[in-house]
Amino acid sequence: MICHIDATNGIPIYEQIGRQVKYAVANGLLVIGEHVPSVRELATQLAVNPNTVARAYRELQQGGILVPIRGTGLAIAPEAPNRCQEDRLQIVRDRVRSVVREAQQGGLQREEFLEIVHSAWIVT
Amino acid sequence: MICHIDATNGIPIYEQIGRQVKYAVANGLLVIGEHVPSVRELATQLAVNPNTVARAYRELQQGGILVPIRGTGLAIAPEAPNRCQEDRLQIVRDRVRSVVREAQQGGLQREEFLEIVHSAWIVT
Amino acid sequence: MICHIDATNGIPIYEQIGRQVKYAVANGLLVIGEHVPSVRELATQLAVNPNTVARAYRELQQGGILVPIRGTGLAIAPEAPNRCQEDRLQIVRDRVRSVVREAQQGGLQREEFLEIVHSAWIVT
Amino acid sequence: MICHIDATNGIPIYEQIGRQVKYAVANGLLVIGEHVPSVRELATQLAVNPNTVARAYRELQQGGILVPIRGTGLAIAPEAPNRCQEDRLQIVRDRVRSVVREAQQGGLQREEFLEIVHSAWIVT
DNA sequence: GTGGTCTAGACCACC
DNA sequence: GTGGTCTAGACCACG
Repeated sequence: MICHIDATNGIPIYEQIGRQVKYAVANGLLVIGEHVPSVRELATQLAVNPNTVARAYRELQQGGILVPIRGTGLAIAPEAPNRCQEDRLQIVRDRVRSVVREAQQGGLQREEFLEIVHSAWIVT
Repeated sequence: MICHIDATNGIPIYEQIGRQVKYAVANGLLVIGEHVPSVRELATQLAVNPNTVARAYRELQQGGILVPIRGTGLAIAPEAPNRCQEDRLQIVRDRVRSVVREAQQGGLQREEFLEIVHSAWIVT
Repeated sequence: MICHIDATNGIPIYEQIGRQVKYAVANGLLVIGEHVPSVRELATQLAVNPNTVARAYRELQQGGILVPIRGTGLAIAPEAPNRCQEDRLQIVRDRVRSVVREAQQGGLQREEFLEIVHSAWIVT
Repeated sequence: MICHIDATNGIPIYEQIGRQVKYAVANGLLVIGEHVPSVRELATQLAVNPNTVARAYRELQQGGILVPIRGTGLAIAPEAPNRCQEDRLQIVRDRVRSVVREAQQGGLQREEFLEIVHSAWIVT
């Protein structure tokens, strides 16, 4: 599993890790029952503290994305794909709703806003 | 001037105040030379710490939106409308770019994303 | 708020803290909008590490029991009493279900089990 | 002998195995002198690490439930039935005492608690 | 002052 | 080897 961490964008690292796992599941890069890298392994790979990875994994467990398999690590839960599919849409939807609200508070017209969205998609 | 503050949405209160002032200027609700409420007045009105309002105003001064008028408080600067117009576009553009990046990381297709944007605009 | 921590019963300290808060809300000792002790304050009071309290509070936030009030700490959420009422029943129900299952696996008769329950309640 | 292992319920697997053996003895499914399955056999049957079964058997020997028969494996000890009878009561009693304590901390009334117990017994 | 995040390192149970 | 828990201490943003 490949993970891109940006330590300067304000989003906590554990949250970025959690999202990357969800995205990987949603995109089929991680399948049900597959083990995620161990806490220590991913921590060294990303050059972050094991506790940071552990926190990400803990929250994924609470969210039903990962299940602990005694002694062998953490694996993708059966219900994970559905939830990840839903979660990634929810994350985007929430952020879109928030920025739309701000744009409307700012008095932008619908067309101005859509223009910004289009150019942002192309640019990135 | 009317201000909506949400103490639980993650955006710093001083930042929310600053944006609201900018939006009011951009939308013509505050015109060049008009006084903004005093720090103490706005603070009591919003039930917020005066330091918070002071910080918002300080940053607005640094941004050239407000100018101090000796003995009478702070007023909208002559160059404010242009800057506010630009600032609100910049704020929205930044946030849009960020959410677009996340959507692409999440594997969303362009059409899915635009669909979310459209429904968000309508719903709100 | 009074909290009894037992460092030897296997239940993580942060979990015990979380439950005690829920019980206090369910029993009306903490009311909606009331602030809980600050992380540092409760940590020194219980002689545990601030991070342990912080983790308990974080999970209470995720559970909708606490809400952060910017700059002033954490307060009991409006929906907390209902959830705590429900949660404490759920905690007890889960544990009861689990011990009942074990008793049945162990071949105990209904009356034997009820006898144990009665004596346990009286004794404590 | 039939054994139900749940790798996700928090109770150590070796402990679950040990209890299942005790329950089987207490319920007369295993009689004095009867051989238990070999470590390797039970391990493959339960899809569990042989070390785990070995640990369970070792603790059962220390508890006087199993005795080694030279060259042929482990068998139910003569004093096993009495001890298993007692052990299963002790296990249940301990767990009941613990859950009762929690219920009382949580402010539950005696009747509420008994109601939960009754419904749990019926449901299961 | 508040909580949030991260790092570092220790200890434990389990397999 | 695995994850879980706890401690200790630093830094940051916010008010």
